[in-house]
Amino acid sequence: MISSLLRGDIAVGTSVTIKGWVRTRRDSKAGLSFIQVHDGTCFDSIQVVAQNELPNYADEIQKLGAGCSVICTGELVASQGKGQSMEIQAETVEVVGWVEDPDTYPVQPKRHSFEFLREVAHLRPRTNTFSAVTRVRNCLAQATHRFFHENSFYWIHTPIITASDAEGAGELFRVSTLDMENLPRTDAGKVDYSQDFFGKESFMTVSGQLNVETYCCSMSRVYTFGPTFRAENSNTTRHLSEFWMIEPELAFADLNDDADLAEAYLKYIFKAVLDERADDMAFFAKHVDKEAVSRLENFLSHSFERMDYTEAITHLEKAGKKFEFPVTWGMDMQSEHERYLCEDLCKRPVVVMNYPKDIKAFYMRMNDDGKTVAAMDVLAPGIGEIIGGSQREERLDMLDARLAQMGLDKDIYWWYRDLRKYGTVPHAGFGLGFERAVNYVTGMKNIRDVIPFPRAPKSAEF
RNA sequence: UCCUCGGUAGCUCAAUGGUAGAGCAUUCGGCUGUUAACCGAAAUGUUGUAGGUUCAAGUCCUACCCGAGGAGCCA
Repeated sequence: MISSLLRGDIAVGTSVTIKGWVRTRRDSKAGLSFIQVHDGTCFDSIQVVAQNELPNYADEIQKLGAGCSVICTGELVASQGKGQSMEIQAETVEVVGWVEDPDTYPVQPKRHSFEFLREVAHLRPRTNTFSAVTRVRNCLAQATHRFFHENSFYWIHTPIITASDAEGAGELFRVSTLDMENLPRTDAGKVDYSQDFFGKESFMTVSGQLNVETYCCSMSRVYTFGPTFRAENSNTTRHLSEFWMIEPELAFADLNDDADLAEAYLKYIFKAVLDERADDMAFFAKHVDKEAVSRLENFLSHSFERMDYTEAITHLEKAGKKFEFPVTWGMDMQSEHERYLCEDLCKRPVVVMNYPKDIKAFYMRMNDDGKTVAAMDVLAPGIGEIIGGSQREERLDMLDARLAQMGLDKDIYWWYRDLRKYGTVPHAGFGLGFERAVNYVTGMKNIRDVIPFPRAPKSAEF
C-alpha cells in the first residue's frame, strides 16, 4: 500500500508492488514517463517512473490517463526530482482497466465544483477532497467506537424500523408493503394498516434514544451509532434525509455528568483526527478552510464554559447587540444567539443548560422550579449547536404529566413507561449528528459532501 | 416550504436583443527528471424544458424542471 511506502515502513532499494489508479501522467522525451498513482490509503499519491525500455511503453504506458487502474512493480528509490522523497522505478506496469472515453471522464486533474461532483457521486471518491473526507470520516467513526469502548460503553444496535414516532422529532418515512395502487380500507374509509406487514403503521427511525434507554437501564453505559431518517422538506447545507447519529446514554447520571461526557467525547475524537489524519487535515487547511486545524487545536485547549439558559438570556439582553430575533425568556435560541454566546462572549465551546420546558421534548427531566427541564446544548464556535442532550425524566408521575401536557398517548409509550416502573434510575444522554461533526472537523460547507451518498428532498440518485 | 441568485462545450465561465467565445480537459505535434509542467494546432454546442414577444432571443415575458445560498425545522 502507498501509505506504508511513504511512511517509510519499507527500506529504499526494496522491490515493491502497488495497485491503484492513475491521477496524471507526464512524459519526458528523454525516454521516460512519470505516473502519479493513488490507492486511497493516504492523502499523497506516489510517483512511478517508467522508462521507454519497458515492452509496453509506447502502446500502453504512454496512453495512460486519469482514472486508469494499474499494478506497478519496481524498486523503491530515492527520487531524483523535487516534490517527493521517494518514487518507484518501474520494472512492470500492468494496465488493469482503461478509461473508456477520456474525453468525458468526469474526474479531471483540475478543480471541480462540489455541485458538479455531487452529480457524479460514484466517481467523486477519486478526488483529493473526497478521499480525504472519507478518511477523516472513518477516523471519527473509529475514534467514536474506541472512546466508548475504552469508557465501558456497550454499542447497542437499535432498530431502524419502528412502529412509534418515538421522539416526535420531525416527519417520518413510512415503511409499508401495502399495494399503493389498491390500499385496503377500514369500514370508516381509512387505510387499514392492520393488513400491513407489521400489522400496524411503521416508519424509519428518527432516533434510537428511546430504545437505547432500555438497555441503559440494565447495562449502565450504552450508545447507538447508526443511520436515522427524517422526511423533513428542508433544503439546507446542514440537513440530510438520511444521516448517522451517535447517542450515548448514561445510568445513575445527571445533566452535569452528561455535559462531562460530551466534552470528553468531542475532545477525544477531534484529537484522534489531529493525531491520525494530519495529511488530510493539512489539505483541508490549505484548500477548504484555513482554520480547519487551528479550530480543532483551539477546541482541545479550552474547557467548555457552562451556563444556564436563564443566564444565557441575561447575557444576550446585555449584549448591546441588535439581533434579528428579539431576545426574551422562553424563546428557542436562534443561531445568531448561539453564535454570539460561543464566538463573541465566551470564545470557546459553551454548554447551555436547563431550558424552558415548553420548547423541549416530553422525556426531559422537569427541574424543581417547574419551569425548566434538564436539557443541554453544546454550542461550538463556527458551527453553533453540535450536541443536544438531556437528563431523562425518571419519575413516572412526572413523565405521565408531561405526556398529557403535550397531548401524547401514554399507551403508545407503555414500554418506555415500564422503565420508570421497574427499578427506575436517573439517567442522561445526548445526540450528535455525525455528519455535522465531519463538517466541523473538515471545514466542508455542505453536509451533502461529507456522506458518501447523500439523501435529501428530490435527491436519491445512486 | 418561503426568499434571493443561477442553468451556455466534458469542466469553470464570457457574450449591448444582431456571426456562440476563452481557459482547463481531450486528440495530434514539439520540448523537458517531470510536479494540476511548458509551446503550437485540432476537435468540441438542440444555450435546462415547453410556450410567447420580436424582422431577429443565450439575452425580454410566462410556466415548469434542476442547482446554489439564506430562512424556518432540526442533528
